Amino acid sequence: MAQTNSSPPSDFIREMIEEHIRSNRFQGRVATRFPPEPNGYLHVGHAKSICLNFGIAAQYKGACNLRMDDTDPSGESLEYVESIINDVRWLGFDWEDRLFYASDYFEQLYQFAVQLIETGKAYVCSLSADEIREQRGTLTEPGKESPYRNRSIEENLALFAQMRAGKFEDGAHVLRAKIDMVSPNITMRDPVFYRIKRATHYRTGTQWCIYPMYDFAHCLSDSIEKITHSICTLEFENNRPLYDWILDQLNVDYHPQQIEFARLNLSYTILSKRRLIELVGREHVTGWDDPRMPTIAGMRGRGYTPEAIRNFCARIGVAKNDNLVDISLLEHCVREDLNERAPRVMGVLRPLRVVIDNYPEGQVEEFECPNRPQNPGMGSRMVPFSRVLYIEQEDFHENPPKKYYRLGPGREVRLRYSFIIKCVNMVKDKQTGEIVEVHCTYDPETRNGPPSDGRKVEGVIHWVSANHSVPAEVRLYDRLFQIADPMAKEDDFTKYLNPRSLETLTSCRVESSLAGALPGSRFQFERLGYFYLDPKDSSPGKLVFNRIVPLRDSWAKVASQEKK
RNA sequence: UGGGGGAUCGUUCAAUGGUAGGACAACGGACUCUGACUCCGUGAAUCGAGGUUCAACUCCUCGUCCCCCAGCCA
Repeated sequence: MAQTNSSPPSDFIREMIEEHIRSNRFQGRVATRFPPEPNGYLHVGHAKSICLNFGIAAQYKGACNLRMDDTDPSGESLEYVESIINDVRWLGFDWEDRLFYASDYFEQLYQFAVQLIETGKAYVCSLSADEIREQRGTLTEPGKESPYRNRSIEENLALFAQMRAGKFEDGAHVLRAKIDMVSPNITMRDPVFYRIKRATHYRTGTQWCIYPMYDFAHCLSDSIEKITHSICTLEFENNRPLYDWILDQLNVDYHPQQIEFARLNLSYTILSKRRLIELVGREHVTGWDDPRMPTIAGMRGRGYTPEAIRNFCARIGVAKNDNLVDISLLEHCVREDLNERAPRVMGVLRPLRVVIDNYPEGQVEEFECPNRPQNPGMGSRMVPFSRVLYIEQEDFHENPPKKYYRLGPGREVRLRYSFIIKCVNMVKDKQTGEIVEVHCTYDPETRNGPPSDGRKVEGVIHWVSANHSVPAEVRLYDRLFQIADPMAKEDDFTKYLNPRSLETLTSCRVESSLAGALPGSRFQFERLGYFYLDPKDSSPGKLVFNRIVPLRDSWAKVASQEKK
């Protein structure tokens, strides 16, 4: 059962697992689980956990379960369950027939609670929520024992049965563990295990009016599923003694090991479910799947690939340090993946009309353009050329800045895969002074190579033929926040939302080959970035592209430094 | 502050008493019909003070700073 491959463990969790395998702690078994609560969409922080849990299971020939941790009906819904299932599968993981629900264990959990009462380890407490809070003590003061702590087992049993039977109002009683009100670990001060809550559960409906708390349900669910390693985030470290206490009192036959790791934080975004819900609720974004969101659904809609996300998760590592991972690493992983697989095309985002004065009116010729120059196996397509073209507005400057080697008055530039052209004139709008058209001449002998007189033309720009290109809408996405760590600020985090996180361009022109492109496919628009043909918003005759990530742009750096 | 965790290049992860290393970011260069990609190179860190040792990121002592816990949320 233990793997034979001798590659060293890559993190402290795998190290511990290998130690358990050596010592035969779980008979060599490895079983993990990913246990989301279906009260929101999964984000890239969850992706880290998914990759960890499923990755470990695969590596050690074990299995990873998908379990909905649905013990609090308020906020949970089928919509979220479906999104979670969809997202984990899209990421590339398979739980086979092991989709479980904590709510399926409600009856078993109830029986475990009864056992605890029978052995005098739990009691029904009739204090109000406020009173319980007051008597819990503080960080520095011990708590006080509840006056209901010493009720008889019979009375507790009867009361608990009545709680289940719906005899009491919400909040009238709770079931608490009888542990230690003066424990320095506040988690151990007689924690609540069951509360009365008349809420319709999306799966069990009104069958129950009492629901188990996380601490009680989670360890037992793990035990029921015979999980060996229950991997969770750092904030549950204080809860581990309780996790172990419950399983010890109940003398269950399976006692998993809880291991905690540091959750992912990503710069220029937020990964707190609560805050994400707020962004959706306050309509700062269009929904959970808004392409600016760090949710799996958002990244999918943006055009990120599962491979890129998985690779990112592998690279950030697993440790116990608080961290704020640079989002440029995620962007790097996306580019790295797309560089290999995205075919190159040309598209002009902000068109500037170019007339080639010495090119015959009505003439059209085609250039064969490789879909990926570095990989001839990806084929090529024909791109039409004619007298009137569009180039990018920013590829022309009337007064070119230093180190700029694109088009300007009297300057020459290479049209990608086409001729060298020279700017001979420009037309300005009489009112605004804005350049609306540029006139050039082309050099026919440069069609297949450099000019014979040896002159150097450094600039290469992309272009499309005015008459042959097709219109497109392009959405330029940028970072959601303007500062690296919006959560570190005391005030309202929405203050730091990036007002330019979305720019929609509606008069873009893309090469004709894109007219029949498959929705959901990804392209590199040469010199610009990677783009995703949005399958939700595109329709026959209407192309809508999302910018997945821009290309690295060293000119932007030069330009901004020249300005200083 | 009672308890629980954590401190290593700008960021992140490693080094498990024996040359502090990788990745991202930054910077410089080569290449280039993508200012992309690729390649080469540069700078950059052990929280502090003591101690043990031939040798300390690692072990010991004392500090400092950061995170988590006072939901009938997870």
